[in-house]
Amino acid sequence: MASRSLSKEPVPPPLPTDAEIAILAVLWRQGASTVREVHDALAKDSGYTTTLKLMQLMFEKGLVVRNERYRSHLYEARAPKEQTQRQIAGDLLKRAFEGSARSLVLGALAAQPASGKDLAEIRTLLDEFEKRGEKK
Amino acid sequence: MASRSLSKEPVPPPLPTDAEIAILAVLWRQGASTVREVHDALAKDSGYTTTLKLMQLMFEKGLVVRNERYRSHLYEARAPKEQTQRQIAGDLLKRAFEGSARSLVLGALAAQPASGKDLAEIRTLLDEFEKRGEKK
DNA sequence: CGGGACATACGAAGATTTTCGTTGACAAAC
DNA sequence: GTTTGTCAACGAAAATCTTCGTATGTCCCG
Repeated sequence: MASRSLSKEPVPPPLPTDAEIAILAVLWRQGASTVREVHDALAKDSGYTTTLKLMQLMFEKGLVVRNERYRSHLYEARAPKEQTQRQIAGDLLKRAFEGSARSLVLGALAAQPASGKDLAEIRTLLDEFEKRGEKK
Repeated sequence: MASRSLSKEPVPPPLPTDAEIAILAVLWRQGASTVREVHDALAKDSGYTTTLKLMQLMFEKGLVVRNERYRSHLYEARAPKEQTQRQIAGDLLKRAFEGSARSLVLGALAAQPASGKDLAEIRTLLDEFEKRGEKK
């Protein structure tokens, strides 16, 4: 049978593991970065080659893209931050919160109280969702 | 040196792994259950002894308690659901959302649109947090 | 040219998590 | 009392995730 090798998109990118999320977080914060820059930003006690290997694996998995034009390759998150965060949140929602966004919000706010400003922003978000939901 | 064995609380219970979360979810839903009951509720293709072993490990870790009075032991989540969910949400918040509850809420709502009723409930939550936060 | 500093690649060890096979205990049914 | 079914308890394999050691290449400087 056909090997399906030539399709446009490799595969739906898998959920990142914990170490991979830590790396993505750095890339989200700093934008395109070298392994060295990511490793330095990671306040970890593991060695440089560990970070390198992880990022190579992430590249193979399609979690990041890289520009090899320079001596030190430049890595970047492949999917926009929001999309990956949505995927992660959705996965957790399903597995640990019975699909109840309410529970997740409650848990998040209880874990880390938000500022009044944040709360206001969240209200704005709710308004938008309400509107979107009521459409039609 | 002293082994610290006799202190009141064994240890802060560790964050549950993925498979453990799945089991906790069942216990949250069904209350005290036998391994058999949990295993049946888990729509998994793994064997019974896998579930058994996991629950035994969870017992050793202090994630669940059990009543051995019956032939089939009865397992229950040790910590209240809300506490564990808060722990999980807080961990994720820190690792993947830059500590921004706003981002997590956005991700959750985007992943699984909430009903108008849910949104209203969330607003109520926000009000409570606002009050609590403004104190002093 | 010959280091030294720093980069990628990659195999494989280590750790952790998940799965399973086997054993022995117990009880109800035959 | 023997068979049958279900259970807990392990030990250890299997799978996954993380870490590291080492080889090798390149650039820059002296």
